[in-house]
Order: sequence, then structure tokens, then C-alpha cells
Amino acid sequence: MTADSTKIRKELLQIYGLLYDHFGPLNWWPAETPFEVMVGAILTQNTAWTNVEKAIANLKQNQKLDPRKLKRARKETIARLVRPSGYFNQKAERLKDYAAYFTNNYNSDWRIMAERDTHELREELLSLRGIGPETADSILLYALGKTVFVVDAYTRRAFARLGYLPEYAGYDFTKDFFTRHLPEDKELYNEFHAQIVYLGKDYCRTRPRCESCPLATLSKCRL
DNA sequence: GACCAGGCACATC
DNA sequence: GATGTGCATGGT
Repeated sequence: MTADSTKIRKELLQIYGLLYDHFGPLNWWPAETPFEVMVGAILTQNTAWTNVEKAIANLKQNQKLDPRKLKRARKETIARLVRPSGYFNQKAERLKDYAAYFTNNYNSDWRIMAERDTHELREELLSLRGIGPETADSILLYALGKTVFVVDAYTRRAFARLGYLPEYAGYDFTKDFFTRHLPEDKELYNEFHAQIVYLGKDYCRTRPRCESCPLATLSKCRL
């Protein structure tokens, strides 16, 4: 561990502390079951969470938030139910594909899935149509309890503005940055990502609202 | 009425 | 491997 790495780790944990003091514990992921996390991870792709909540409520009301039932349901039925979350045709197909994968390979049991080696499972998820890096990592961390840091658009934007990343850092580069510098701690990864999303939603948008930003005291932001 | 949201796949160069 | 485009609803 170099002196530089130690400094960055300390700063990242300081940022985490400021965010946690500001937002409090966020208790992610908001879901009743691991399968609901998986469905939410697909539905939230490039979509506001408020719209995802409507789609999930529709699935629940129609008894379709169940891997076997989702697998069997008609695509048009699922598309109608997830309509509020946007891209409903794509997402209906991807949800059905995922439900079939989860049922056929793991007997719809997240515990069996969680026994797999993390890296191998990640590659497997990435091979499915509709599962990219963020969705795969969200499933690994929030549904299966794997120690995996999740990156999203807010993470890249905020930490580029704070000077830790190049402006257009890619997914894996950003993930490696956090994984390299943070202690390997599932609970920390879980809560840190949630805190960053709240930072992004409330302050660090494309049109930023820097006044009263919880990180304002750092005075390192490039904006 | 534009802009944005907790991305991803695919085509093309 | 980088860059562009389609997918689509709902809130600000």
C-alpha cells in the first residue's frame, strides 16, 4: 500500500462519512426478496426509480413477481405491466429471459446461485441479453450479498468532478478505483453506492445544485 | 416543450 | 475500440 493509496482511502472514507451524516442509513436495496432486487435492477436501467416502483407494484398485483410465473407469462402481458418504467417491450423480454435463466439454472433459488464463484457468475450474467455491468453488479451485491462495488452514472460524474477520475472514465476503470482503495467490506460497498446515488439525485446532476451539497466543505469539486 | 433518469445491445467505421 | 443510435415512460 503506497502513501498515495492510503491518502485516497482516507479521503474516500471521509466522503462516505459526510454523505452518511447527511442522508443517514438508506437501507438499500428497497425490495422484499432477492428476486425483486433482480427485477428492479433490470427495470431501473436508465429510468427513474419512481417509475420502477409503479412497474413493480403492477407485477405484484398481478402475481407476476415470481420467477416461474414470470417465465410462463406472455410477453405482451409483462410489457403492459412494466409500461410505466419505459422501454417496456425490451424490458418485458429481458425479464422473461432472466426469469427463465434463474429458474432453469438455479431452480429459482438465490441461495444456490449465491454459492457460485463471484467472478464466474458475473461473466455468466454478462452473457445474458439485457444484463450489463451495472445490472450484473447490482444483482451480485444487493440480491446475492457478494462483495462487489456497484458503479453508476452518478458515481463517475461525482468522482470525476471531485478530481479522482478522468472525465469519461469507463465502468471497469471506475469500479477498480473504488475496489483498489476501499477496504473489502460488503456493508460499506452496499451503503456507499446508495449514498452516491442520493448525492447524484439531489445535487450532482448534469445541472448541479451545489448550494448546501454535503460535500461542499471539501472544496475540491471542480464545479 | 426540452431535459433527464440507479443502461444496454447492436451497427458501423 | 470508439462512437452513434434505438429503446419509451413520467417528473421537473
